[in-house]
Order: sequence, then C-alpha cells, then structure tokens
Amino acid sequence: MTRAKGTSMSLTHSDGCDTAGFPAYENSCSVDDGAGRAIRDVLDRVGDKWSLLLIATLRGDRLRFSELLKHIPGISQRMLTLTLRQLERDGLISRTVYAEVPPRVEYELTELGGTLIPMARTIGDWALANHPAIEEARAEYDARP
Amino acid sequence: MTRAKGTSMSLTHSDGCDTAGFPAYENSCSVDDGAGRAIRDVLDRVGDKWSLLLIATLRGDRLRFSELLKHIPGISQRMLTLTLRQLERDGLISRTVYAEVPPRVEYELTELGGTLIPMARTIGDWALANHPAIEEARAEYDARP
DNA sequence: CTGGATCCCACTGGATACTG
DNA sequence: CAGTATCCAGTGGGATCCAG
Repeated sequence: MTRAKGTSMSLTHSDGCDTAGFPAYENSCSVDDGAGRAIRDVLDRVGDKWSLLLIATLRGDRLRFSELLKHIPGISQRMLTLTLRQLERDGLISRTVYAEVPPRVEYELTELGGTLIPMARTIGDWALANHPAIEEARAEYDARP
Repeated sequence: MTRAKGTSMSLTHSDGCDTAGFPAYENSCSVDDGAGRAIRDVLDRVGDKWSLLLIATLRGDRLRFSELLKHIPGISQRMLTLTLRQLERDGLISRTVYAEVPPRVEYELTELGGTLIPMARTIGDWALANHPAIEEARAEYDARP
C-alpha cells in the first residue's frame, strides 16, 4: 500500500483544516478541490457493484472474457463489459486482443490496479471481523420500538 | 449499490477456492455463508455516496444534525437523515436526543464505527496517491482512436 | 431544529437478442 | 468468443413541503 505522504495534505489548507482521517473532508473544506474529488472518484469506482470484485478476481491472473463471466457468479455480460471498460479507462486493468479465430481477449491487472489489492484486503478483513457485530446491531435496532 | 439478493458472490477461481484478495475466504466458496455477504454488505454501506464521508466527518467529534449539514457540502437533508439512520441501524454511530426546546440531536461514532477509520484512511491514502495516475490514464484513453 | 412525507428523474444494472 | 444494442425495472438521491 502506498501511503500518501505529506504532499497531499498541503493541498488544501491554509485555514487549519487538518484531516488526519480523511484529508480535506473535515471542517467543511471544499469537497470539489483535488483531494475531495480524488476520494469521491475512488469511491465511485470501487464502490460500484462489480469493480472491486473484478479486481480481486484478476489478482495475479490473466483471464479472458468468458473466464471472468464464469468466475464471477451473477454478473451479466453487459455489466462485465461495462466494468471492464471503466477499469481499463482508469488504467487499472489492461486489455489484450489476440488476432485469432475465434477471437481471444485477455485481461489482467496493471501495476496501478495491483495496488488496489491491499485496499480490497483491508475492506475484506474489516468485513469479516465486524459483520457479526453489524448484524447484531441491526437485529437489535429492528426489534426495538 | 444494491444488495445482492439471490446472486451468489463467491470469489472462487475455476478450480479450488482462490481467495482473490479477500484473505479470510480461503475455504469458503459458497456465498450465502457469511463471507460473501459480509463483504457485499460492507461495500454496500461504505460504497454509497455519503456513508464513509459521514464516518470521516464524525471522527473524534460529536456533532448535531445541522452541523453535519454544514460540514458536508452537497449533502441534502434527506440523504443526511437516511444515511444517519442506516449507520445507526448498523451500530456504527450513536444518536443522542436531548429533550430541549429547540430540540438537539447529537451524533458520534460508536466504538464499532471508529474501527472504520483505518479503512477510510486506507482508501483516502490510496485515492490521494493514485488519483493523478488515474486521471492521466483517463485522458490518454479518451484521446486515443 | 430535526427530520418525516412526497414527487420526480437520472442512472444502475438485469434480460435478451443480435453481430463480427 | 467477445462483445454491442435495446428495452425495462428498481432505486438512489435531489427538491420541496410539512410537522413535532
């Protein structure tokens, strides 16, 4: 995981708008400046239904379209295509077309895309560790007047 | 992001149970057992438009409704209410009502909610570190035939 | 001040059929 | 095989008005 060093923090504030947890978000610094936009962008990408799952599936592998379809249960052909295009556009995965018959296209993580793996791991770890507590909280919330 | 209903979400590869970046999954290929649901749940919560931002804003603070409205530029009253309810239901934030006139309600992170901060930090760090690369990749992608 | 109730639209994403 | 094109339902989320 690459850490954002001090460089990013100096982007936004001259007014004591420090944000140890989430740079540029606390104390109502503008959301539309660089830092806020960066986070929103990443959340928009990673937060959608299939992107992170796709990243995780491609980890260390080089898979073709039909393989991805099989390895990701529930995804439609359309969403696989769209998600792959998005990720390719963002430079997170690479697409290689082989001029063969029948056609063959392989996808793999770029170096940049690979750096997402630790993030996926962090999210996965948190989910596994705390999901029981969340479910319990939900049950309690739903059961009370 | 919508909840995955009947759709399964195993992170498996063709043969065997590769965990594809979600470590603790080593031996659970099925999906409705906690693991897949846990990750999907967390992504559904963290991936939506305002939750993580709200968590970050509440970090170490105890804020009332109107303060949150001001500190989170762009959020609507409705979405603030809805997001707060969701997070409260999941036991991530606590809601304290003071019987005063005018009414006062304060929100703060629960202990469980506080454990999300490192995750937010990881995402934020990644975003700040790699957003330039993503923007560059997009520009290049859009500029090519 | 807090936040519920409504209306409404844009967008996400699923199913299906078609093509190079 | 690897998509593209079309249609369509559900819903996320903004604006607004109303209430305790």
